[in-house]
Amino acid sequence: MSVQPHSSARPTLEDVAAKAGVSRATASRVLNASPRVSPEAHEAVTAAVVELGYQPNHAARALVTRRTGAIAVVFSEPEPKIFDDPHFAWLIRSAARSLSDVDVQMVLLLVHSPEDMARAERFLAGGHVDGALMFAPHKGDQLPAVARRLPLPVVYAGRPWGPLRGLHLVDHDNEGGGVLATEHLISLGRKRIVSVTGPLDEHSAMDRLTGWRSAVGASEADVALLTEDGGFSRDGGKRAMAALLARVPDLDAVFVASDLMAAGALDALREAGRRVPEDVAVVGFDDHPMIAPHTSPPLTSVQQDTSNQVKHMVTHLLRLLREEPIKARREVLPTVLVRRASA
Amino acid sequence: MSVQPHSSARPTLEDVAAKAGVSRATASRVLNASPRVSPEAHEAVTAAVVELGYQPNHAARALVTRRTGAIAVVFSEPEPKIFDDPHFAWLIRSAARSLSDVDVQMVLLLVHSPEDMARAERFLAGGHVDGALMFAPHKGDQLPAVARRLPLPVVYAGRPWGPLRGLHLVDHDNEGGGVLATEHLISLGRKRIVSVTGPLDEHSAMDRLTGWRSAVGASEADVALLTEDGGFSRDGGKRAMAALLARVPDLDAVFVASDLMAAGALDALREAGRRVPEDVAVVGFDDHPMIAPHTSPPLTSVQQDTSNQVKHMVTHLLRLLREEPIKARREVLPTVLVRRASA
DNA sequence: CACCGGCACGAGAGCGCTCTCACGAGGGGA
DNA sequence: TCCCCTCGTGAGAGCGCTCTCGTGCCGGTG
Repeated sequence: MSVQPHSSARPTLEDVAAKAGVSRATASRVLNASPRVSPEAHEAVTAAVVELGYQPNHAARALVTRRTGAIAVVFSEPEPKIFDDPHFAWLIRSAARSLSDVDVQMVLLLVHSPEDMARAERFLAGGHVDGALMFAPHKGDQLPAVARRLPLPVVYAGRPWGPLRGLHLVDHDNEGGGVLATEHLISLGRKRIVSVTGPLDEHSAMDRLTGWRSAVGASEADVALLTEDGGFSRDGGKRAMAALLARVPDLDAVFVASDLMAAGALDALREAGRRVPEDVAVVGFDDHPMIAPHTSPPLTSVQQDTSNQVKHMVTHLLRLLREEPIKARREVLPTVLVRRASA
Repeated sequence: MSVQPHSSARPTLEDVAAKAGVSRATASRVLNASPRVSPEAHEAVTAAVVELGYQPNHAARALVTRRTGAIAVVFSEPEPKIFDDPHFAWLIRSAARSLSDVDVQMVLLLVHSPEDMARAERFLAGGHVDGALMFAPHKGDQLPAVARRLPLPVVYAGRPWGPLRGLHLVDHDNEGGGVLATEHLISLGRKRIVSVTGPLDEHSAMDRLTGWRSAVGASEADVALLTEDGGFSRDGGKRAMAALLARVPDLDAVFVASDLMAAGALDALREAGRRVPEDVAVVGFDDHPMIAPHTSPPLTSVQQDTSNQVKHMVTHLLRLLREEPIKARREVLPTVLVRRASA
């Protein structure tokens, strides 16, 4: 019989406005929470939106606002790291959640090689995203330099290497955490406290070591004797622990700079016949929810709330995008000691 | 008020056309590789694009073509799985790479809970993406049902549960792989071949078991005696191997349905004092590049090329999006045995 | 009573692109 | 010679949204 104009098509703002008996402009005002709308109009539009199941057309909005509604999440990290370390999966998950909470699309960029870097730069320069969250902890990483010449707001996780001038970042108090962990071991009466460190080309690993060092009052020579790099991997942690055991047979406590390495360290201690915590007290770092509670014995660990960190990064970036005043370029989140059975 | 975000005035197609001395329509034709363009016009436009550093405005294009240029990658999987199993990181990486190769944005959706599912459904229904790649292997997963009522092209990895009618999927020949592995063990002269399976609420685990079963000619009772579920986790693999060792002391070979579990099984065998491959031959599954070559001894494994699978999924989905004729709704990729030291 | 400022709202102009359509030039068949 | 295709091209109409302006109405002020 008669033609149905928009029966199958997705409703547009025009349809909503018509149904609500207002103009498109007013409907738009309601959707964008403009204050200059009468309560009646507001209610009518809201009702029409619900009734029609209206969803704003993202492309049309992006076209006029010059905002894509998407941000890039960039990991610059050698490939094995990303796959070994559950920390990364956790970061990705946190980012996915934080961003979908605020209705922003996440575009994941994994940079393993120079070609990846070039591709990422092209993408970021292409105007596909409004901003970026960057994870580039390693010394010598090109990403910060690349990002610097892009007209794109960026928030870093932790301190990248190179000049910090003008950078926005959200870090954890790694040094404070190192102190916390070590002082806890001291308060337990431990006398010979060693440390398995992360790779020292990352500030976070460096800071944790600095925390341990200041708490035990270690000299340069002590550092060489009492610490070993475990590379932030499980196997590395095991190897480093074994090395320390060989070098410092009378050790009675160890601060391990990540839970994953701590899991490896526990393996090494077990194989060496040392009881935890009776013979050797162990404190990890991260309080990773998939690791710390599940080791045997459960791991005492310095908590850094990663999902909170990512949430802060997102909030910070959104504020940057809205050109709101920024309280501080750099945020440092606190770390807390979570006690379990290992120390 | 109206401050331009990146006021360095990105060139538009109009600018390109002006510089090339043609109309916007012709410039657009060149960019979209239309055949109806003279060589001279083509060259002039191409030169202008390069000179101006022109990048098409994605939003404007999306608005008129009604294509977002983005697709969703959805993982429906309990949370620990995603973080334990390097297979997932590998899948995510493969997807990220395959999609950026074809210049499509990837939106990652992780579904762990009913709320996540609702959120994902809303997102997918919201027209933010042109299609979706789905990883939902578990029995009882709601995702396929949700996807079915969405007007969105979807390609699955492996066979989801529930009716397959109308679904597009790219699977591996898991059963064939199981046969391959087991026949290899038989050809080695092994007589007592057991299997550590994956969770049998996944078709892939089921199929691998079926392959083993048909190769050894196992009865129902044999299955109960000679196989054990390792849950696709490393610890699970270790536990399952230990259980089999206790139940079938004279076993001389094992087919383990994933490399991660196989790594655990090797631990169990080592702890039990069995030499690999002398006492017990071990074949894994996945040929995971981060695991199989690095176990001791290196793992003989059935290769399933995950990145190839994802690439096929992407190709298939793009074909769906272009409404090109599809050869087959379901693709089954071959599996190959990769020999190393463990069998 | 005239005036003015504030407020809610509508008209309409784009944002940058694709795609339809119409048009002129050139070539081949009648 | 004329007609009709074909082919390359340009003009222009939107896609669905935001946002600036202008307008009419209200209450408060001089």
